[in-house]
Order: sequence, then structure tokens, then C-alpha cells
Amino acid sequence: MANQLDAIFSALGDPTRRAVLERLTDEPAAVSDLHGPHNMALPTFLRHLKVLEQAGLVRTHKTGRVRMVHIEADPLAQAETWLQQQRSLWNGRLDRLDALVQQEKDVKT
Amino acid sequence: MANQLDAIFSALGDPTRRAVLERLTDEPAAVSDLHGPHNMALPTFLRHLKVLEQAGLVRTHKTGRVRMVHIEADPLAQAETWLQQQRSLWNGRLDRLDALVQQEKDVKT
DNA sequence: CAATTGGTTAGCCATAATGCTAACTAAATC
DNA sequence: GATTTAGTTAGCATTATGGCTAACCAATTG
Repeated sequence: MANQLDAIFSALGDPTRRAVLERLTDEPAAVSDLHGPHNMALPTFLRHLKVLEQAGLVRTHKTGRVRMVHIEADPLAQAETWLQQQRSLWNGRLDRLDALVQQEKDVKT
Repeated sequence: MANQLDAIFSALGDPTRRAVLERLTDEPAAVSDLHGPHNMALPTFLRHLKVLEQAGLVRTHKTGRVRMVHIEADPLAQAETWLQQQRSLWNGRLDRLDALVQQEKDVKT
């Protein structure tokens, strides 16, 4: 995937993965704990985790036989920034439209 | 796809589609104009547009033989809201951690 | 040290996504 | 009315994604 944003947004485009992130905003958790509520085989679930990890959205470290997973705020912020930029450009456009309308009004009076 | 967010985030997870949206924040455009800068066959590009449309990110209407495409702000806002919620929960958690640390300090003094 | 627990690896299958070309329709223009 | 232009539809090939089972390793626990 070319862009970092590709990986981030793609990762977010799956309900299982978003649910994992939602859970992780609360506190870090072990792989099995995260797996618990999701009705799928563990290896399948593990691959979702790997997608999140490769997008940089979570990090993990293993101690003993337990792997702990914690959320990483930065990539979420990146995604948010892109969206905000779109909105601000969009708003800028609306402002310019507004200005045009004003101009029209001014001409007519 | 279960959730609306699935469709939105998945659609955003592709550089061509994000580029189209970036272009459309400026002003609406015809299909061919949008296609111009992208090095792919028109039918392929059309399918990207369809993905954006099904996610509600753009709307189109055809007049004569030209189909105009314009951006739709709402779904972008939805995505942004989800990200903001995650961040605010995350911040809440940091605040609680902070409180714990403070408590520790207080106990020690 | 045997059994359990937590996680991992490998391999398979089905479906969806992304790219293409070829052939077509319908509107605009010459 | 013939030609060009804008878009559409159909069909094909390749790769990515999301699910599974089976077999395995390594750390705990009994």
C-alpha cells in the first residue's frame, strides 16, 4: 500500500477491528481477552490484529506466553487530520460561494 | 457491509478515491475531468466512483451526456466523529492515569 | 514431568476488489 | 446524417481479504 493513510483507513473499514480499537481506548488487553467477544476462530482474529499493527494503530509486546496489545494514538490523529483538512477546504469553498452570493446582492442594490 | 462506517472508511482506504475527494472539495466536476489525472481505464475509474457513491461520499447527476459529481460532507463528518470519540475516550483514560499518578504523589507527601 | 493455556504457523477455500478490453448507447457537433 | 464525445455494460484475469481446521511451540500449572 502506497500511503500510510491507505493502511489506516483500510484497517478502520472493518467492524471487528474498530471494535478492538474501541475496547483498547479503555485499557490495554491480552490477545485472548480481545478475542473473547468476537465470534471467530483465534487465527482469524489474529490476522485482524496484524492488520491493525501493520497500520500502526496498535502495538504489542509479549511477556511470557501472553501478548499485550495497546492502542497507538498517532495514526488515528493522522486520519482525523486528513478529514479535517477536507472539511476546512470544503468550508473554504462554501465561504467563497457565500462571498459570491453577497457580491450578487451588492450589485443588485 | 454491516455498518455505514465500514463503507466510508473502506472507501477512504484507497489513494485514487481520496484524490477524487480532495479534488471535489474545490468544486464539482464531470466524470472525465475527474478521470484525467488518473492512469487507469475509464471503466476502472468509474467503479471507484461507484464505491464513493455507495458510501454516500459523493452524489452525481447526469445532464445530457455529462455526469457531474459533487462531494457530500455528511459521511466525512461521521467518520471524523468516530475518530474524535476514540480520541476523547483515550484522553479520558490518560486523565484517569494522570489522576492515579497524582494520588500516588499525594500519598507519598 | 504431564497437562493446560496462550499464541502461532501453514494451508485451504470462497468471495470481493481492482485492473483490463471490447462492444455498446446516447448526446453533441460538423 | 455521419462523426465524435461522454459514459456505460459485460466479461475476464489476478490479487487481496476474511473465514476455517490442523498441527505446533512455549510458558504455566498441577
